[in-house]
Amino acid sequence: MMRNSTSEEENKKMKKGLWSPEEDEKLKEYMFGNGENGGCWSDVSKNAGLKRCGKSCRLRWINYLRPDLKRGPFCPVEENLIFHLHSVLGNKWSKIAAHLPGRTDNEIKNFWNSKIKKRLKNSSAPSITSPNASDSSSEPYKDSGIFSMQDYTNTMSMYIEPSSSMQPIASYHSVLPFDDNRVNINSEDQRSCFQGVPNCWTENEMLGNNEVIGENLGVEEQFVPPLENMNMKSNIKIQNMENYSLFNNFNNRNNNAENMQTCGKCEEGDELRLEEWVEELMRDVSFLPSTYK
DNA sequence: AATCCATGCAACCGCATGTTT
DNA sequence: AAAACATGCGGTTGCATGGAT
Repeated sequence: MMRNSTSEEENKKMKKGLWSPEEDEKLKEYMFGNGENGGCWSDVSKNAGLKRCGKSCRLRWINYLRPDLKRGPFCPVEENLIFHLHSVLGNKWSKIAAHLPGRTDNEIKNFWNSKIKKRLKNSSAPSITSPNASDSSSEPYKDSGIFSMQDYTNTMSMYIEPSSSMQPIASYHSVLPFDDNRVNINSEDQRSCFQGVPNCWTENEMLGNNEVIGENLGVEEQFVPPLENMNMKSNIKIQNMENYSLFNNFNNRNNNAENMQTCGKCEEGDELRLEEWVEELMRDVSFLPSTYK
C-alpha cells in the first residue's frame, strides 16, 4: 500500500454533508473508468476531482452509487433473513449484509434500528440481545408479528430431520422460519428478492441445495442455531450421522465424508433433546472463528 | 399556514485492524 | 519494532420529509 500525504489540514478543507448530483457523477465516472482497485480512496478523491475525503468517497460508492445495489424496501424474505442472521451474528451488519445481495450494512443497520427494533419493542418480546436459552417456556417474538413459533419449529425440523436434506443457515429456503412467507421463487415478487443472485443459479441453488451457496457464503459460515428462538424441549433423533456432521460442520467447504468431523459426542441412533443437542454443539466450537465464541 | 413531532436515511465519527515503510 | 497510513466497521448524528395538530 502506498502512503499518502493526507494531512489533517487537508482533511479539514474537505467538503462534508450531502453529496450533490455533480459529485455523484464525478465519482461514478471515475469508478466506472478505474474500478474499485484503481487506487486507494484518497487517490480516488483527488483523481476524480472531488473535495471529499477518501472515506467519504468510499462510503458514497459502497452505500449508494455501486451499480449492483438493490434499492427499495426490504421484502419479507429479506426481513426474515435479517432477523434470523441477527439472532446468530448480533450487530455484525457487514456479515449480515454479505448474505443479502445488493444490500449494504448501513441499509440493514438502519432497517434494524427503525423497523425491527420497533416491532420488538411494541411486542412484549424479550430483548433479542439477552436470550435466555434455558427458559423453555418462553416463545420469544411470538407476538411480535415477525414469525410464529410453530413455523419456526417446523423449519427447525428441516435442519434436524434426516429425511430432509440439511440446509445451511443462510440458504434462502432455510431462513424462512417466520410468517407465512414460505419462499416461492417462482413468484415474481419473491424472485425479485434475489436480485444479485447469479442468473445462472437454479432453483435448487437458490434454495440452498447446492454447494454453490456454501461457496458463496465463505468459509466463516456455520450453522449456529439461534438459541433464544428454540423450543428447547424438542427431540432430535440422530438417525443419519452424515447429515448431523454436515449440520455441524457447515463451515467446512469440503463437506465430503473424509473431511467430516463429528461435533460433540453424538452417535447414530442417539436421541437428544434439542437442548442437549445445542449443548453438544456449543461444547465443541473449536471450528468457530474467535468472534463467535 | 405554521408548528411540532416522528421517522427514515445518508453521512460522519471514532476506533480497530491491516499493511507498508 | 514502531510509526504512518488506509480501510472497514459499528454507533451515532443530523437533515429531509410527511403527517398530525
